[in-house]
Order: sequence, then structure tokens, then C-alpha cells
Amino acid sequence: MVDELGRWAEPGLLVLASLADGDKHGYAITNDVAEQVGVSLGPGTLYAALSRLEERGLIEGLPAEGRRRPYRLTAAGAAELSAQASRMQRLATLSLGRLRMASA
Amino acid sequence: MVDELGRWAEPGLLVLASLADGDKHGYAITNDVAEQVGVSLGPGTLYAALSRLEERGLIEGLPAEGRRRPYRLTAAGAAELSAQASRMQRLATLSLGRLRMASA
DNA sequence: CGGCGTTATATCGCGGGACGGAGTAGAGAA
DNA sequence: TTCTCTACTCCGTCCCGCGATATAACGCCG
Repeated sequence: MVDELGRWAEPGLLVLASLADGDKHGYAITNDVAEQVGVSLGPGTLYAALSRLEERGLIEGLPAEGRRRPYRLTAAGAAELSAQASRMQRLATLSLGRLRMASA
Repeated sequence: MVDELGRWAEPGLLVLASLADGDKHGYAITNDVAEQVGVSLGPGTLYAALSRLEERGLIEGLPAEGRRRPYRLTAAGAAELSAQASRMQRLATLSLGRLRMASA
């Protein structure tokens, strides 16, 4: 399930949202995002996003469990997710409100 | 007001949201977005997004009023905005819910 | 009427990120 | 062992965000 029109995906945010549910390794994140949001992240997209997020201190890598490398949301990551989610919610509400006005 | 961490802006979506309020030309969109969402779109970002959106049939250009070139949201654009806004709302709600669970 | 700030649009170029695909390797089943 | 899932890494390309820059029309004040 992909957007036919452009790429309005925001993989980083999807990863943060997935990790908010608990620590996960990359592959599990892929599945979680696919189930919850219906967006399938390719491996390139996923792990690139993970390393960027870690670099920025929004997530942290945990010691590997076997060949799995779990990640955990940091406090900064949780704060950022919260801020972005709130912003998204405001924008979504504004947009849907305007659409209703227009169709009236 | 810029995000310190990465660029989670989605200018295309912001333009659609602005046009949902009524036809506007580019400069008016900039101001509207800045006021309503607190995001300032540079001219490069704005007009690039406009031409992409028009190319994809999500907005349509109207005959110029003097030196202004107004744009209107198409039906497809309204549908896309609606879909994206709904998706954003679901994601935002899911994220905020998970964050509350985690902090409990 | 001449200069000036604001309005309004357009273009260029760089850098970064999204994205898929190919490649690697461990673990369990047969 | 071999086959097959799982799990991750690397690579290349294309798109896009976005600041800088250019251009020009309009209104206004002296």
C-alpha cells in the first residue's frame, strides 16, 4: 500500500511512533508500522532513518540480543514525538474543518 | 520558527490545507501558513510545491488577477488532503496514546 | 515625477533524505 | 548439509526542501 502521489510518508516519525509502544528491533518496527499504519518501509528507508534518529539522540541502541539490535525511545525522542504528534493533530483538525466548511 | 531536528514540514500538505480555506495566490498562501501553522515557507519551497501539486492535478491554476496567480483546490486535491489529514490524525492519536501508556 | 519599500512570482543549485534492491549472514527445520 | 526464514547492511538514484537570487509591478510620500 503506497501513496500513488508523491511521498508523504515521514519514516522517522513512524519509527518513533512504533518505538513508543516499547523497545523493538528494526524488523519488528517494519511489521508494526505495516500493521498499524499500512505503510511498508523498505530496509534502506528503515535503517537509514534509525541511524539518523540515533545520531540525533531521539532513540538509543540497546545491546544486541543475538543478531537483533533493539532500539529504545529516549526522553528527547518521546518529547519530539509528542510535539510532532500534537502539531500534526492541529493541522489535521484544521484541514478537516476547512474541508467541511467548503463542502457545506 | 524552525524544527531543530530534521525537516518534518510537508509543504505540499500545508499548501493544500491553506487552499482548503479558499482560492489563494502564492504569497497569500505563505502568509496563511505562517499565521495558522507557524511555518514559514521560502519562495523556493512554495512555488516548487505549487507546480508539483498542479502537475499532479491536486490544485489548478486560475487566470491571473493582475500579477497574482491564484490557485484552487481540485476535487482530487480535496480528497487527497482529506485522506492525508485522516491518516495524520490516526497516527497522531496512536502516538499520543502510546506515549501516555509509556509514562504511566 | 522619481525614488523606495512592499507585494508577488520565478529560477538555480546544493545538500540531504527517501526508497528499493542487492548482498550478507545467523538460526532452525528437514 | 542445504533450504529458508529472519535480520541487517550497503549502494545508487532520484526527488525534494529551501535559501539565495533575480525580476517586476504597485502604492506612497515628498
